[in-house]
Amino acid sequence: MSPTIEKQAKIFNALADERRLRILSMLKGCERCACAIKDELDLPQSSLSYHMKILCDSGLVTDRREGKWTYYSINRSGCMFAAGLIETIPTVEGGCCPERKGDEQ
Amino acid sequence: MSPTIEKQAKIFNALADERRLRILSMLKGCERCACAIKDELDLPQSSLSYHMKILCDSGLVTDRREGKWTYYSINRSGCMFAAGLIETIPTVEGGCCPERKGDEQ
DNA sequence: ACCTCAAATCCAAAAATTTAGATGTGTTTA
DNA sequence: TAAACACATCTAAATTTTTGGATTTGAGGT
Repeated sequence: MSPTIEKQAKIFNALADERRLRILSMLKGCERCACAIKDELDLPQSSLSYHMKILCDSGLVTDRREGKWTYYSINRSGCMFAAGLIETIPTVEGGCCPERKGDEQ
Repeated sequence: MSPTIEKQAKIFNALADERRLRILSMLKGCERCACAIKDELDLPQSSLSYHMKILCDSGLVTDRREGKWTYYSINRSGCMFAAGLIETIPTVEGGCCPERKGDEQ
């Protein structure tokens, strides 16, 4: 079964914000705690928390609590899944253009 | 030079809407004129036009005028470009986590 | 128990997006 | 030239998202 269109939109929505793209970029290769991201991007704490929730809910990022701190990191499988969604877009499936049957290329 | 974060956000924003995802799905494999999309999705004409503009501006879709009609189709290179953007996210670049040096896997 | 800190959640205001009717533009047909 | 058509653009209202201060929760520390 293919992923629901709601889930797809949710993932792309998480990526559709410059701040969140910057956060993802910061998480490349290593996890970071919320305060480090907040300081580097100079965001109010509640605002950072809001964006991290969107990233986590989309599946692109995971969080890990450790004592008082929350560490965030890239969820590789979530990102690979997202990349796959776009790759299917320019794929010819056939059958949608009867008037063009046999007209590939 | 890597694509600006604004351009990336613009592309993902175009993908972050269920209607637009449906439109992209309709365009798989063949071009369609605006009226066909409008009828199939049952959208007011101005609304369809609004969404098509977002898709075109993002580079995911191209338009072609032919007389009174406008035909839309997937812009493969735009989609491949978008897929590539996500693939780079979970890529370890190194250098961002000095305290974890040599700690891969 | 009390205080501090990290972070989530609440909430109302601000900003941005989306909607859909009205209007404008360019094309085709009569 | 006029009328019909396809579509873009304009516009204001409706809706959604984002912001940021205040509050809450939960984990240490003293």
